[in-house]
Amino acid sequence: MESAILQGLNPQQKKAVQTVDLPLLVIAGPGSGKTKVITHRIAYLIYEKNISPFEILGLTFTNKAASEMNERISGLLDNSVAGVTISTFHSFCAMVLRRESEKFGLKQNFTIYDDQDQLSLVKKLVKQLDFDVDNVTPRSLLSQISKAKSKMVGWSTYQENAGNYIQEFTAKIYEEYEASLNLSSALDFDDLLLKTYHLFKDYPEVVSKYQDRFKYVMIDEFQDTNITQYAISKQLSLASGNLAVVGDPNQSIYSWRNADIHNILSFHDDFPTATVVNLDQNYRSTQTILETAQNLISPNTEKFDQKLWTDNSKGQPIVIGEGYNEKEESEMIISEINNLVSKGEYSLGDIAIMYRVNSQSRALEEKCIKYGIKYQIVGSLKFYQRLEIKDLIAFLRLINNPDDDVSLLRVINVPPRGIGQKTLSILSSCAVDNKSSISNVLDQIFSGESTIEIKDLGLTKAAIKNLFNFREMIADFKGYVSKRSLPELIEIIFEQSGYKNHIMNESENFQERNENIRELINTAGYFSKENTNDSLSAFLESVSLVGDTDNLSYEGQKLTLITLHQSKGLEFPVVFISGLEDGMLPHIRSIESENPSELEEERRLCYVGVTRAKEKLYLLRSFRRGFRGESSLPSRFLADITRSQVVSWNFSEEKVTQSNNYVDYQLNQDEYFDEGPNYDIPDIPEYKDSEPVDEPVEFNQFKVGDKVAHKIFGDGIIIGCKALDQDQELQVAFKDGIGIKKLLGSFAKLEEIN
DNA sequence: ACACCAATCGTTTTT
DNA sequence: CGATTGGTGT
Repeated sequence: MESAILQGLNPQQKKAVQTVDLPLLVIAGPGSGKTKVITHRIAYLIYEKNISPFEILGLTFTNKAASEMNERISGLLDNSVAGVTISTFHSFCAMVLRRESEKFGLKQNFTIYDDQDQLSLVKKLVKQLDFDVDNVTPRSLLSQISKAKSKMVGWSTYQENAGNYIQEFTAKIYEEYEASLNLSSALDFDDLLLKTYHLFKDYPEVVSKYQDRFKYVMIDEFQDTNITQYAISKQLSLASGNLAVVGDPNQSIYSWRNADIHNILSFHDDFPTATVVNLDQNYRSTQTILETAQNLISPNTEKFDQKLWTDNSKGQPIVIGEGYNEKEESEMIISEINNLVSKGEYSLGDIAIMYRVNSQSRALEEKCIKYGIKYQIVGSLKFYQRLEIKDLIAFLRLINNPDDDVSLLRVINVPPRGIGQKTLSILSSCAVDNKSSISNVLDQIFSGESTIEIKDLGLTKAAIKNLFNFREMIADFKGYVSKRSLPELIEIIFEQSGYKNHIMNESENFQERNENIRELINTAGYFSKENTNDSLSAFLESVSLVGDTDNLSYEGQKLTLITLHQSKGLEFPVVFISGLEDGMLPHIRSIESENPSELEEERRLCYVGVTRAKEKLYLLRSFRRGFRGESSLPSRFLADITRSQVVSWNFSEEKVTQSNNYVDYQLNQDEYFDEGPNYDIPDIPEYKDSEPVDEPVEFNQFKVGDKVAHKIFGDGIIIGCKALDQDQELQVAFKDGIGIKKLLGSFAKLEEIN
């Protein structure tokens, strides 16, 4: 009699669930029941193998995935066997580090610096070192540092290998950056992983404690792990040999955050005894969508050889549409959604619009408002990134960890209290000289037993007084920590710091900002109720690591607007992907990059989007995009979609001819007429040109968008136009692989054609 | 020290 | 086109 846990699983899924006591690699194609396998495997371990839930550790990449898995497990298991640890890498590491901090001289109340904090620290260091070079921005420095850290390259090694002036400077910043974090008792996201790795490496008794506790380690979205995360996974599972990893190389889309696709691609080389399971049956999408996805991904070189299949029906063809510009593209999308919904075919909750960059949501939003369509934008303006929230959190951090200089500098003069740049630069350099934090400098100055001579610093009387008051204020706040609840504490800070008055007088959107603060206070209230450890430090950690809770609400029928990156792991009956243009998807940076793997990643990103769709897929692009109305070429990815599976969606005669020929030149002509559509062509809605589109700007003779013929190059289209004195410089995209040429209007003898 | 205005710049994805 | 920086005047 087969275990109930295995019922309803296909053979591969069963194999994955039943493989215990061996390294396991599960290649989980999109829609192949990955989460089902993970949750059933956990149930199998507990019920069939009598393994204690406490010995099971599941590591995920995002909070969303962690909480979803937790829910699925508790649905599958009864609550009496709760105790399985499901956590993100980062919060798991933070937990370990808090617990073990005293072992290696890390203060238990360490602060976690997010991206913004890191950046402001780097900016400060760049200023201090007085270095200014073009193309070396604080952002690029930070990204170099983070890249090094996620490969476990320390600053001294980085320095030794520096091959040029810029790298040497980067190394110097890296060194200072690390020193600052250290002084501030702060860890960045990379440190959470890195310090855990070093802790495990340097303290065998610590790592064996965790190895002993977690005998069964399972990692989800393994294609998104970086070198350090992989190293930690190995450390944890070294004793037991039970490392199970699940992922899909084709959905590796986070290399910019230093995820390394080779972790999954060469897992089997690392663990030759590993069982490899290939989940290749797709339960999600129609055949047409699945085939489109496969055609899309197949040009990639870095991939696992996997041929997906499905029992699902052929379904409807893919709809490829083109709008004249961003406005019109949005109009098409939203009016089509309006149609689908009013015909009763789908509800808003069934539909998602996906895009490459967040800024694309704006045009869509406007049309939603116009049509009165309810929508939700996933994770655009993050709650904890808002100014007023960051400020109040900075107060809390400073109270929790006085050495946190980034937070101190953030709030020391917010609201303005007469502590200006001059004063701060004196304090900063004094802190550098004394190798201490700024709080420490202030303590020295005001404690009387100072080794620092106040007179020598050159601070004004007013500044000294203001600094004294600030220090007193923070000390007062600290006094409340043990006496008041978390929400009360925030309330007190909000009012007594003068922040409330400040935003009341300052900003016209006081209402909104005040509501945000209320929400923060509410969140703190929930946190206190739900967590046994409701210390300030624990709250701040959850704020940094958990971030926005339940961004995506499934209650209420709303259209979902989401970036392609964030769409991973989700599915919708109807998916629109907007902006399929070269420069947008693939993004311009990947096209210009000398590293071809970046282009492969863009392709995977598109693949992720396509495979979210269950029934209907629309691929949209704009003929002109951007604020300068530059013309964009169709995405090169469109050329890899079989034409027989596509219906084109156009909406006005003139524009059809204009754009369609153009698309043809990009798309694979051979396949175009091979076989006619095998499908009933769905009702493509009449597009009503209800809103006039932007008039193209007139130039001397030609304008962007004009179709032209050239004696030698043949037919082309104007994609760029620069007015010169008595003439114009034209950028023309020609058909038949000739490509883009720059021409002088008077010389080129172009003829306008229709 | 601070507020306001102008100019510039640089355009991705986020635990 | 938007946000951030820089300079000015109070």
